[in-house]
Amino acid sequence: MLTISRLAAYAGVTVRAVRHYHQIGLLPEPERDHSGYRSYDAAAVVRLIRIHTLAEAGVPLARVQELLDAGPEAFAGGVAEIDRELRAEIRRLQDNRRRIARLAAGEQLALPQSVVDYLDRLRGLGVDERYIALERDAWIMVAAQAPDLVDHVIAQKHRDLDDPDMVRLYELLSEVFDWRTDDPRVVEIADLVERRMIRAVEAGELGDGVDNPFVDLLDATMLESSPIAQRIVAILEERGWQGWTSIKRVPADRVGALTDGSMTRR
Amino acid sequence: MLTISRLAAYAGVTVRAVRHYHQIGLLPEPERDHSGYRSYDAAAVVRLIRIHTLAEAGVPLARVQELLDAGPEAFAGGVAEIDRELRAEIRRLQDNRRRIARLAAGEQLALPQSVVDYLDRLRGLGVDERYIALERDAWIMVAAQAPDLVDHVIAQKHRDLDDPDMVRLYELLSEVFDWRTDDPRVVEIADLVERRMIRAVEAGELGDGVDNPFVDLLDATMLESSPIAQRIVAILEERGWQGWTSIKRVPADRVGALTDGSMTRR
DNA sequence: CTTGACCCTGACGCAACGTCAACCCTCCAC
DNA sequence: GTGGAGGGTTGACGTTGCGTCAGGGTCAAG
Repeated sequence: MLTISRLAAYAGVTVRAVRHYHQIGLLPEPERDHSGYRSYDAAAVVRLIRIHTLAEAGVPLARVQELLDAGPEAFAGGVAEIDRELRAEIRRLQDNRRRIARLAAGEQLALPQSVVDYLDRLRGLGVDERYIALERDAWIMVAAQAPDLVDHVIAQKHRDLDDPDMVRLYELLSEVFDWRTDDPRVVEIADLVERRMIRAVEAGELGDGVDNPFVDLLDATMLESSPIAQRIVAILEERGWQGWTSIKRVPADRVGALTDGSMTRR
Repeated sequence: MLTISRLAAYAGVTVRAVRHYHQIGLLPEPERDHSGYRSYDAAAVVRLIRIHTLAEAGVPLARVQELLDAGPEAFAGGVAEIDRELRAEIRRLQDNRRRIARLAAGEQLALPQSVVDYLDRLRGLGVDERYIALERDAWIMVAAQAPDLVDHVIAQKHRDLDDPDMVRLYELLSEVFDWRTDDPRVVEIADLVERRMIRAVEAGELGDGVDNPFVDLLDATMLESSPIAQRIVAILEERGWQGWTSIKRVPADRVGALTDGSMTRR
């Protein structure tokens, strides 16, 4: 009675979709007319409309198959499950919207608000964008790696910034990209860092070094950023401090075993 | 520094995904070590986390490419557009949920509430499920074809059911599947239909036949449902009425030209 | 020396069709 | 009768974002 295009039109789908449903056995192949054309009846229209209704709702065709060939009780169960999946998917998309919104507003990508605020505070101190980019990238990694640690560590950072020594340190770090490698101010940087660490150790905040490959990765990033960074770390190592992201004391007898100790003065 | 699996772990993606991003040029291929292994640095981690964040939000990878390689203003614009798309998608899924909910509750599939109610009224009259299935399928097609006509036509059907003649008609139709082809009650059915049509014509409700292939399709379905249906329509044709879904008067001189007129009595 | 846990490339698979290509039918106008 | 428009047919490749082998090589440890 019906050609494939009229069948498709009645059900509101494309001809290609109908043929696809034939291929996967979702809609039975109908009789052919004398010239090989498929010839459909109304039952096909009804089945196709049902298929379309479910498929449009995002139900996978394999599941459509099951549902249509099942009894009413299995059908109801299947529909309930699909509803649950839809709810979950909607929630997922809404989460994504929130995240995307933060992307647009915040520090480019993938950063919690606390970090964005912290970086803004650095900007407020006049810190150079190149240094901020370094910090940002490090925080991106930290946020991906240990998201629930971030706010805690950021809070500590904020407290650090209440110390004028640290403000001075950031001033120096901010300029560091424009220095020559042998600029004497690297020593001031090392001094500031060391003073701060000594006070931290005295205060019992011995951040005894998370000592894991992730910290090594962060350190490596920092070292690669500039030869001056390497000098700073080298000076600190000579003085018995190891690392950067998570600095820790090194037993005195091992100092020197870890660094070539050749390019620093003092 | 990093092997591919550690890189992937840091960013929360699979190794296969990383290689895929290389293939499509989304993440640059890094250096290889002496044995041909890819060797990543922290910058790769950062880029990969960014990619992952966007991709997880449902952004197509091609678009991720554009966004990451664009300036902040283009980035913001792109993000805004993605947000619009997400909103649209969420709305779509919510529509689907509503439809799915009606599927579960209502008359199996793809029917508006008015039709479901109407079919329930038929059930209340004791109409056989086989007949109801026929009606349901017809309504599925009508609802897909002319959704805004449905409620109007259903309202008319409800008014019809206030007529005891129609109630009697449905009683008969309900049993029809168990009759032998030559059951005399088919004549009673024809009488009832004819009386109703005459009154309809007198009342000026000459539903002068939507006369289109869609109506033909509905009629064909009805005719195929049972040989008795064919007899009923044949009797009506002898008396000058044509069709079923949308019955109309046929000029007297053409009666008989349309039917073989051989199997009816009276 | 073997074993297990990595790494590599290449290639097919999936879901739900879209989109040619190359060819057949039918009808209608010229 | 012939050509063109507008149907239909099968076959096969393209899309998106990877999953999942297959068939190798590499590396550290027991």
